[in-house]
Amino acid sequence: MKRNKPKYKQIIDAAVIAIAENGYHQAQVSKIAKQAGVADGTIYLYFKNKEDILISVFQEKMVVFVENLQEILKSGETSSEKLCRMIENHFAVLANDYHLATVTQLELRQSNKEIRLKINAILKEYLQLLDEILIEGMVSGEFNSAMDIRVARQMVFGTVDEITTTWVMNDYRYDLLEQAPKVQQLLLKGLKA
Amino acid sequence: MKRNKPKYKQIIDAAVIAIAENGYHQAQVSKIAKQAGVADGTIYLYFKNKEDILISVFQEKMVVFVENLQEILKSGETSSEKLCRMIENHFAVLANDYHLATVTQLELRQSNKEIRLKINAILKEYLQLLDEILIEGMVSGEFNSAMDIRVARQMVFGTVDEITTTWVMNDYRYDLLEQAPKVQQLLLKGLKA
Amino acid sequence: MKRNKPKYKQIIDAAVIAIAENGYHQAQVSKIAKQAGVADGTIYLYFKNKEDILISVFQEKMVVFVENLQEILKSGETSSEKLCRMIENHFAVLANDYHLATVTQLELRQSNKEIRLKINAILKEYLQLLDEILIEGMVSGEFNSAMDIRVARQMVFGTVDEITTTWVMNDYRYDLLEQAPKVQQLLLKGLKA
Amino acid sequence: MKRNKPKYKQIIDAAVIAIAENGYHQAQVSKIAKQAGVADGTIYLYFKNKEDILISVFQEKMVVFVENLQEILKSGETSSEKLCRMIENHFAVLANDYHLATVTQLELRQSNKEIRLKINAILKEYLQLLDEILIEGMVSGEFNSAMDIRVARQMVFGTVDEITTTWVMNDYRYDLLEQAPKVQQLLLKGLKA
DNA sequence: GATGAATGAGTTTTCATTCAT
DNA sequence: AATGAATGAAAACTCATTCAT
Repeated sequence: MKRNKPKYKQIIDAAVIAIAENGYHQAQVSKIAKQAGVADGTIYLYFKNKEDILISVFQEKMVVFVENLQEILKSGETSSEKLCRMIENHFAVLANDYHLATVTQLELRQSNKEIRLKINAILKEYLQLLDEILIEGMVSGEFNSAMDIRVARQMVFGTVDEITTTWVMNDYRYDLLEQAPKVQQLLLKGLKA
Repeated sequence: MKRNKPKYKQIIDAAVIAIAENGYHQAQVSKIAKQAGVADGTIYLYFKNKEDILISVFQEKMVVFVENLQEILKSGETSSEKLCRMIENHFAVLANDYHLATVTQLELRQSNKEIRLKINAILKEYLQLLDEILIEGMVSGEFNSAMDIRVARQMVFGTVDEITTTWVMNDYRYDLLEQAPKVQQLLLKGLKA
Repeated sequence: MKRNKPKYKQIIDAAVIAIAENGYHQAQVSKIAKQAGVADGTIYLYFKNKEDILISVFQEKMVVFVENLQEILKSGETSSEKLCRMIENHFAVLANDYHLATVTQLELRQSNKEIRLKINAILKEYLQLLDEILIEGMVSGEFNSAMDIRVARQMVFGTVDEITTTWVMNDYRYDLLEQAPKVQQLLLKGLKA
Repeated sequence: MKRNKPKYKQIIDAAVIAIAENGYHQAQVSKIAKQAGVADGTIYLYFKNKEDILISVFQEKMVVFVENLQEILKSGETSSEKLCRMIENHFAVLANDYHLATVTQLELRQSNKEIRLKINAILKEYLQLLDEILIEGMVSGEFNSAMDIRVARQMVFGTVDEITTTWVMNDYRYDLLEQAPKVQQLLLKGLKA
């Protein structure tokens, strides 16, 4: 499996840095190769094409989000607490890696519709875990059981995403994690029974 | 003023169609010109460069949103009603013009950071009107006066935007306007005092 | 005759200024028209095309050189004196009009072979008058009667032209007319019997 | 070093031919590439841009002139003999390569001021060697020690250049090298003590 | 005569991908 | 497995010229 060879991760990480530092359209394959310390041609031993690199970047980085969220789901906390921890986790992971934040919030969105659809498919797993929290809360009576799950999920994700994007657009000038309590409060109020 | 000449609007509208039908990167100036029924060079009598077309598209179309919102603000309704009508208006304008919806939610976001910053500057006017509704509601006691205005605004806009984007990504398969009541309910609950 | 209408000369002079200030390739017809205070289309009422403007510029300005030289030829001076006065005149006319000097020595030479051939044809009249001085001097015994007329003419013109071009290239930093005595001395020594 | 790779010289030579045959402005990069038998993109592995090709052409070809002149300077001949051999060499090199003669005398002069200044900088080395001959002759008493070095150099170069350009303009109809004795005689008479 | 809006042909350069070594 | 030289398609923009008013 190519995914486990050292050069695979080496190229993925190089891509994040190259894209964050040069922007999506200025992150040529040759730049990524240089950043990774391999020849241009080597890239094509591990990835089908440039698009494949980008999707793989998102996929690999998404794993962290999903794994953390799965951990949160397994905890014995209330649904509200889980949602709070999910928001904190989302902010924390991105606040901890400016390059990654720039890539996911700004640069990767410059890709074409085809890539965006693939990215959305990867995102789905994360959103399904979010759905689990919401459903659990509705069942337990913590959240409003009459609400539309999809709209609720879009509110939570849309809010968290918008806040993160604005933070990146403002050049990380303030502390993203500090926003968490205010966001949690507002969203929980909207969701609660 | 070029802005009032017929060919100006003609090119703007052609650009929306060309971008919606071909995608951002495949909407060459020559395609826009052909769609507008003018020569390639004519484009440059009305716009400085391709970037200028794109920004102008957003600017011109944004006017509708802003004007409608200003109308809503002037009405004697409660802040909650105003917010509801803002959401309806947002959905209605985009549901009414698939081309425009595709362009604003998907295609224009593929532009580079420079253009995105200019687009954000234009968006600011709209967001400031949203702020006005929120502040008014906080003053009148309708909305929670302790909440963070910025976070509240990002929740409202992020939610509305996410819902619209998902609707476009799903090829307008369902009725966007029908989502409005659920969204209004959820958001208002989060905002109310 | 268009040549005598005020706008004809107006455009010629505008062209010299536009070319001198913007360079040959940056002196678009619209810039020349603006400088002349006429509409772009008006240019084409007086000149067949852009090339025609350039050739006309050279032709009109050459008239001064030729008329002065004809005056010199008519004087009762020795051939050596005439040659000296020709050199002085050449330097004086160009030193007196920096714009014209830039245009004839640098910018007009950037035109293509076709235009350069037409310019050379215009130059011929001037070179024939130079030939007259040389022949007269050879007949009178002042100049070496065994020398090749064409080579002699090319030496005189080549030297004067090279010195003028270098002066323009050096941004007119020194006095061109001051070079005359040295040039006259050197050339006359080479030519004399 | 790219300069020593076979394709570098291949492209330089192709550029000379393409420019000579099509004219400066009609020698598109694609034509040069085709003439060189490489892909358009390959040009850019060896040259920064089109301007870089043109300057490199002049630079590479100038080397021959300079090397020959350095050889002449090292010979034990008199300064007069050296000057004669310099003139012969100048004519010989260009008479031997019609393409090169067309390019240096006509086509390359159509470039813009920026390129022309760079070309002049390259030419400087050649002119400095000419100065060496002149100074040597003045010191040895062969040449007039009172003459202005710069004017003398401009006379020699201006004459040689004018004669070569006229020859090219006349489509190489006569033998350039045959002009040498007449030119040498005339110039030496002007320079001698 | 004068205008100036409209035309549309034409070229440099970039960069993802290949493949011989 | 790894390399990196070579490929060649693709697009924004300029500007001389026209012609309806």
